[in-house]
Amino acid sequence: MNTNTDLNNVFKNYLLASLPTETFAAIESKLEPVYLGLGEVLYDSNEEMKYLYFPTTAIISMLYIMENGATLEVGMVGNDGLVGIALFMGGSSTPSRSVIQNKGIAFRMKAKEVRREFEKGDVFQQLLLRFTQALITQIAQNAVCNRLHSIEKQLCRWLLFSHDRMESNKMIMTHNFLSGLLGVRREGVTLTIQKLAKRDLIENSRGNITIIDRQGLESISCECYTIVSKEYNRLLGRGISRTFK
Amino acid sequence: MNTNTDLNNVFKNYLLASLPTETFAAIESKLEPVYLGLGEVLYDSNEEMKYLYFPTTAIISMLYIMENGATLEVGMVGNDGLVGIALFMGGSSTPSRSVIQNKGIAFRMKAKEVRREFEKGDVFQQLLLRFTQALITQIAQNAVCNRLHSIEKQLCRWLLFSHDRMESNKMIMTHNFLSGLLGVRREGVTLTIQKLAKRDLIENSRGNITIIDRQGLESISCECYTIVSKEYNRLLGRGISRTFK
DNA sequence: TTGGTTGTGTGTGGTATCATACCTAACGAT
DNA sequence: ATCGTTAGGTATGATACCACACACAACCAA
Repeated sequence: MNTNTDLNNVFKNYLLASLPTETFAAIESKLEPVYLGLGEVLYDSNEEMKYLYFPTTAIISMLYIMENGATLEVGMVGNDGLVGIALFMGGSSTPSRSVIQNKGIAFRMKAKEVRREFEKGDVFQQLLLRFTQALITQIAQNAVCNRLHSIEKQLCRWLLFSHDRMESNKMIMTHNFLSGLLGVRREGVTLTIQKLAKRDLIENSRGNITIIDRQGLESISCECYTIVSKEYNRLLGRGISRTFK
Repeated sequence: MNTNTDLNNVFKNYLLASLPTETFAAIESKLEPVYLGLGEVLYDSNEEMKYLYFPTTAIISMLYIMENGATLEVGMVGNDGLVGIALFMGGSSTPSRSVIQNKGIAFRMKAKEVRREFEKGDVFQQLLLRFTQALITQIAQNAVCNRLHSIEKQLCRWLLFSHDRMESNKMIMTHNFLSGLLGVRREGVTLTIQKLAKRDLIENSRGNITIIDRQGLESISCECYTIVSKEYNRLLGRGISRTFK
């Protein structure tokens, strides 16, 4: 794996970065970098998970898919965490589908190795559980946001949360893809994006969204972004959010 | 504690019931029955949890409360599980408030004892984590339901999920309380309940709702109820749902 | 260059849910 | 028995979002 670390630094993943030296040393040789392309399905609904993924530059969306084909993102994971909690929580699968929302690198670890390390019950376990707790907060707050807040507010929240997990200010993202994450119609996304662009908070060109004025987005976004970010900071100690460090 | 078991059987809680004899023996003396009254706050947002609760006849709602006072239930726990996952997941608190939605008994266990037993890393730990995984599914599916489904469908889902955790068909529940759980206006609840009552699926009198035709509710409810119930069965092995055994 | 595909802009009309307001019914306490 | 409080019924108008429909624009491949 050392031959690959130049490709991408494993410590760009905040969970891995916060492991004590000895703990990290124990798992280092088990981490394998993989490139994840936009739209790729990491694992599908109820599919057995074979790997745990620690994203660095990649961002993954956890989607629920309804019988009629409607979809909704329930959680987002990037360099702040890991994908595949069912591997150590039990059950080995979930009803959600994990899709690459932002192409990039992740480091993966085989299911068996994850379980072996987890069962030692040490720092590794504690960190994984703390992250899971943070993820639960994110999912719950998304539930709230879905019920109580306008598309505009939700879009701002989503942009901020993504931005925190990206290296640049520009993301490859179509209105259509985004509509599947927010669980609204494509037209609704188009109109809302136009509104934000008109206020010079973002720039929008075919297939791209660029964050221009982060503070402006924060001022429109609902409290949901703040609540989740603060809880991530509290539980994981290290600031991912560009707002709360 | 043996003097209290006649009051209420500890094995009415499915999690406790599914512990192997030896594991249960190790924690039995640490379980203390408590009566939980309607509307009581088990713990508030960001409050440190001192006990883990295993409900038997009580049902607890996990609520998120917004700055403007709006509330929304993100998860419900009764005899199927436990309340206070942050105790063993890490962080000792969550942004949610836990409120008694259905008065009754729960068995509680001190935080320190929970952690001690959890850290043994045995069946107790595995069961708690599996339950947490099931709870995550519930929260995520609620998020989906909030976005994609009508109040009517959601109310049916809620009634079915509650019913699975109750002993009788009658619940003490006002439209107002319910509106705070579903995150909609009281008037919306009133109208929807009237619709269901007109079709003889439920009976409604001041402060009470009685389930009359469960199958009828299932036929109206969205797929969300089914998905969550099946996942509970898969992860926790024992059927709580009155539909899927 | 052309033609197909994908992404975006826009319009018309429908509907679920909201906000506000007010009234009546049931119940509980004195 | 009465009065205050809480629960529930109903009506009016506003609005956010949806469903459908179609035009156009950017990009890609041959």
